[in-house]
Amino acid sequence: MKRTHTCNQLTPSDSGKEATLIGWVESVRDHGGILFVDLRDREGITQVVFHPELKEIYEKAQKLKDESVIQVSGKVALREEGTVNESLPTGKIELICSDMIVHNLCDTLPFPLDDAHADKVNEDLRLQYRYLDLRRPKNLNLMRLRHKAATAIREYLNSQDFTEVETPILFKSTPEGAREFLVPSRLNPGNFYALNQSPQQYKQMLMVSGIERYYQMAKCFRDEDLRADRQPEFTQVDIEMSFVEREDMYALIENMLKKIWKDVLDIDIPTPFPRMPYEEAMNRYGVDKPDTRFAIELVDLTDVFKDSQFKVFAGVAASGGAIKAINAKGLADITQGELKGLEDTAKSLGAKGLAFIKAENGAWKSPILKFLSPSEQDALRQRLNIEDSDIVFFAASDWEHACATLGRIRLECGKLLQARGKISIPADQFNFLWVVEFPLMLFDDEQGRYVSAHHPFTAPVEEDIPHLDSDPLRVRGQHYDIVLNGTELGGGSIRIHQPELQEKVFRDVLKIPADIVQSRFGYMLKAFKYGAPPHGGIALGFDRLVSILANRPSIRDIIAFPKTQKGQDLMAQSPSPVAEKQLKDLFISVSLPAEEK
RNA sequence: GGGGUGGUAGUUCAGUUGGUUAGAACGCCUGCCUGUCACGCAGGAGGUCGCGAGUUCGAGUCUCGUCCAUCCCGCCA
Repeated sequence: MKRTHTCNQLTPSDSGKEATLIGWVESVRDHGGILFVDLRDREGITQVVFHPELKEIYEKAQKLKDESVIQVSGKVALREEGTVNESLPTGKIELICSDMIVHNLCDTLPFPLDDAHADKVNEDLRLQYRYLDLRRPKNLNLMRLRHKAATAIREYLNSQDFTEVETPILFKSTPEGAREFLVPSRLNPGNFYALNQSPQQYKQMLMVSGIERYYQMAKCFRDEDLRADRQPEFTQVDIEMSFVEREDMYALIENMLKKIWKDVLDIDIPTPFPRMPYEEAMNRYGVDKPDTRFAIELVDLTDVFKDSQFKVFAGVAASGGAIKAINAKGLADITQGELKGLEDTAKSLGAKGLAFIKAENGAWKSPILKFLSPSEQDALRQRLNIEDSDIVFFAASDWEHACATLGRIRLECGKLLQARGKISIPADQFNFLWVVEFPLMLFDDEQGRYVSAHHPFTAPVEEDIPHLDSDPLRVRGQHYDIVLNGTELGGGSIRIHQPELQEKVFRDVLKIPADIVQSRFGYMLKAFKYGAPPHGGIALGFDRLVSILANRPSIRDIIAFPKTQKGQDLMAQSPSPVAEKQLKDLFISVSLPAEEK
């Protein structure tokens, strides 16, 4: 080893000893007759002192630039009284340099690396020099936190007799899911692999193999538009177990998350987590991933307006829709601009507007007040507990849209109330929640047929199976989502393991033509005929999980080399054009729209 | 595919109703300085105002287009 100690190791008890440190120059302070260098490695910082008596070394030190890599040897010395740096763990000592090797003299940096400045630097520049941005201790620590979380997961699952198995990344195209990355096959001209969106089918085949308990830190790929919490390649904690029921999965994941939070944040999270049926989540929070950290809830008013003079609401009620409302307590001081913002949000979700009632100075103000009879007003006051300085928002539409609109308004109101200090959400509050009993099927108006709410391998709730033919929308799936503070951490289900039932779902409910079922899922159906055990599993978004643990808003922060919103790696500059010969070998020809040349 | 925000020195930003030579801080270069730790002091260099058109006597500033980044909607079985 080139070094005897790391940069946070030396203490006063080492004074008088010889030591060798190696690391990056954090700063150079040249005082003419004495020169200080703060030397940094991943563990910490130690001050190195250069005296002009050693002329050659001193002059070399004068030429050092920030972020150069140097190796220094010398005696450890106690700092004199008055020169101790209390804010530095090694601030009681310093290394008196007697020898120095400059391993790499750093060029002028493209941007400053101190946090105060670097945090504000444009992200595209930082991504172009990701290795520099990552060198900042706080970013390096994010990588180490990610590793810690991964370690906790592996340790836990290993302790529960799981086997980690790697499944292929080159899979086949499954067009019913997300958009895929295609990979041409040189050996099979005209044929393509698709990068796997998830190891779903492979892990179910592993269950048929009898591995019983499988997991994988699985790289997955989706060619969809990016977001702050979405990258084209991402990591899932992918789990599948045989001979289990839903409760077994809940317990497993609860204990795993408990260990992660303990190991990474030293926080004890209470288990078991609450469970909430999908319908209840929608009715109370207007979303299938409720943030239960603040109390505002949706209230159903459909019956109140059934015979109302207010025709908009009465009409919705008469046509089988729902009228919902929330009371944002204490938000009557909302500004015009904020109100406009909420209206725009409602409109972007398909609502025609956003009706509201403001209670201020003992009176109600509202564009719809004149339509409301005294008894209706009384009902509102009671059901919504309307008091002075409250504001109530309404949504009237079909049940799902009314819930979804107010669900979003609810979150926005939460932010506004938080900004006003009227509600507070502690940073260390973690409200885990299982959302369960999702509908198995949705009706896709565009396609005019039923589609799986999640994926077609999800098992129906036993007692609902008789409705598969008569009323598919009524069938609940054995699906579960794990939700944390309004974020979906992951989801899974008990799977279908009987070939007859799986075939029935494909054929009778999803109405997928037999030949397509055969080409896409034929091998699965066949496998299910050769001793498929009952099984189920889950996949957790690992990047999202880590970004929550690290309290970072963007998953780019906790991915070593993330891509931009256009899916580019600004450092390596990918994707990029390829040589004509490469395309020829793959039997690919590229035809771009004319204006792009 | 749609909407919002941003792009001026290496970096972060300012730049007035359109008007002389586009400024500041940090960084960089040169010199001085023996106890600093965001060292200090003096001096200096550094600009395709993202790109392209247009309006105008005159554009960093106004208009249109375009590129890049970012946030959101759609999308993400």
